[in-house]
Amino acid sequence: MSWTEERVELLKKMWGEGQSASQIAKELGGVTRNAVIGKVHRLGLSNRSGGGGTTVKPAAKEAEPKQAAPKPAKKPEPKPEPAPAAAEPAAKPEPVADPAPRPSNVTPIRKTIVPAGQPLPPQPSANEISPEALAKQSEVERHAKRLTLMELTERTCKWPIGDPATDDFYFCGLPVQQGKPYCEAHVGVAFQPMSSRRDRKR
DNA sequence: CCCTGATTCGC
DNA sequence: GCGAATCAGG
Repeated sequence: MSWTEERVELLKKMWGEGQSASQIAKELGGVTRNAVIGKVHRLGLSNRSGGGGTTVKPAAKEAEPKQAAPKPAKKPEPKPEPAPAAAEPAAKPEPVADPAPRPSNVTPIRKTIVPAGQPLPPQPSANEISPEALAKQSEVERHAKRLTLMELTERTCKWPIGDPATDDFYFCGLPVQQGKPYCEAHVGVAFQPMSSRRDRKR
């Protein structure tokens, strides 16, 4: 794959949105995150260090599960950096006049809409599941990683635990089983072969 | 362990 | 210019 205009544009766009190199690479396809990072640097948009100078620190990292801020959020105003340029002589030939926008905090997640309803679909509600599987499940849940929605990755068990309507809700987060969305224990209860699934009398 | 970006350097 | 390998962190 080559860096066509389109691909570069998408790269710029996503990078600007705060997407990670690996995500961008995945989106583009045919390239690794290394390639993306390499390109990003070559394009000179790795960091928009305009005033910091010595600040080689990435600073804005992942968006942390922060609460509050019940702000209606009208416009994603990129938070500018308070460049406290003390006394920077022109000893820095920086031909980069790129006011790269830096949305310090990008929250791709709209909102954690919680059904807050009584009907909780995919819960351990299985009634006729192998006692063994259930045992293993509750056992594993005891030491689950307790990840939040944003912390889930393709390798973390996405089994929901707790009541979404309360703050006692989280995801298992244990290492998933190859290919599956859940850890071994939860795969066990999620993929019931097809046994105790008797006809419900309806 | 998983992940992140940064740098190097042979191609 | 490109990106795998490597480095340096979280």
